[in-house]
Amino acid sequence: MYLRTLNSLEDAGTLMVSSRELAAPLGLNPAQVRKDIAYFGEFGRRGVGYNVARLRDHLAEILGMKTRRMVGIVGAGGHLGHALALHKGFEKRNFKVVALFDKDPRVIGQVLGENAIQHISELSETVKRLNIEILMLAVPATELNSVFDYILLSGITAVLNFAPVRLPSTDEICVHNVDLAVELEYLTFHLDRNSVVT
Amino acid sequence: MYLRTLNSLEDAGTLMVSSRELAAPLGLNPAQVRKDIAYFGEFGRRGVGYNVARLRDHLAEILGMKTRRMVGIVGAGGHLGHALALHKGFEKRNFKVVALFDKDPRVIGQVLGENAIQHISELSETVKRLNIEILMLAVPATELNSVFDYILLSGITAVLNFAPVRLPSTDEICVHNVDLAVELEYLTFHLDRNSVVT
DNA sequence: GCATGTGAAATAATTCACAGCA
DNA sequence: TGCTGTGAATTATTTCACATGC
Repeated sequence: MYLRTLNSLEDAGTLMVSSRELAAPLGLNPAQVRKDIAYFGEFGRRGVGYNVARLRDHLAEILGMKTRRMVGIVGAGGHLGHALALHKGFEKRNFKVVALFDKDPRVIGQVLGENAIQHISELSETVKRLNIEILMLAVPATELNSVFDYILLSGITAVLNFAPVRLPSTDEICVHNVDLAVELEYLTFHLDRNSVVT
Repeated sequence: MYLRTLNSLEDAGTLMVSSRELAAPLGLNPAQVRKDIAYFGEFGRRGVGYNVARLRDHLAEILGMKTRRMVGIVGAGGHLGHALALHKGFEKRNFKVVALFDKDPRVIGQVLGENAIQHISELSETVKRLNIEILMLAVPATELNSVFDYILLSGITAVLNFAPVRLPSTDEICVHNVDLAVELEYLTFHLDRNSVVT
């Protein structure tokens, strides 16, 4: 969030920014912003604030956004996988989608953007060959078990899971779960209360 | 999360469940589960546990999942909007996609599932006519401003925002931001540290 | 005996408030 | 004077531990 705010400040030609200015658009307390930034080092100048470009670069470095990451999509034959495969926004954030996988023989060979869908059985080989570091899991909850063995065997260490089932992180694999259904339920809960939940 | 766990327990034929059994698959502390549930009333029986079906029903009621909610998708002409429009999973969670909107004249009239894409200028009228309560925003960050006025004027109170820009909640409108880029950055941060982040 | 519900205790996160420096 | 960096104070969350009831 900080990185994105700094990027748009830079685009707007802002050179310096204070913790208060950084906090406001994100709905945060200025002290919170200072604590967060100071955690990684002393990037600000007292009485002045933070240099936008410098802080931006530091955060990009810290987040690992300076190195290009190879990404694979599992379940590319489905609606969500399809959308992810064609999404243009990953490129400028230094993520490159280099392989697509699916279990369904009917979609194998289908070309989405720069890549053709491969069978999931090729996952392990392709991950190693193309140096894929992150897998996006866009399969139905019911199919999770049938593809999870392939994922474990591939040796991948980072998984972004879109299936509405909580995949636990282990020592070998860091899973991050994105649950669209939960987000909707949150909104519904709000609707019944007629109050702003933030 | 509780609701989903209870649903699969019910599917498996389980009648009663303890806070420990509910906590384990979610990676929570049993006391946490009890506190969360007890917040809404006394649903358990001491020495026995919780009745799966009864607790499931109570939580569904509390979350507002028992009433059917009408949903509209803004930006249905894009990849993500397309995927959301065709997604089958909303139906069984009691959400019904009843209208699709886009700004681009070239996609107006295109049929996705049961609905044809309308121009965003029809938003306000359609929201009222079809009792739409929730809007999913699947537009690029750059297009947000041009559609946001329509959204405010439509009188909608719940918005699920997929654009990588934080839309603040106000008294009039409850916004929930889903940021796929942030999720990816989280994974990247992990990759550089070679440690499990949970 | 066993598991809930809940005060009390322990942890964690956030905010305050101010010393230190430009 | 203005804004950072950070201990101290505050507030919130999580966990413990046990009385209570089946």
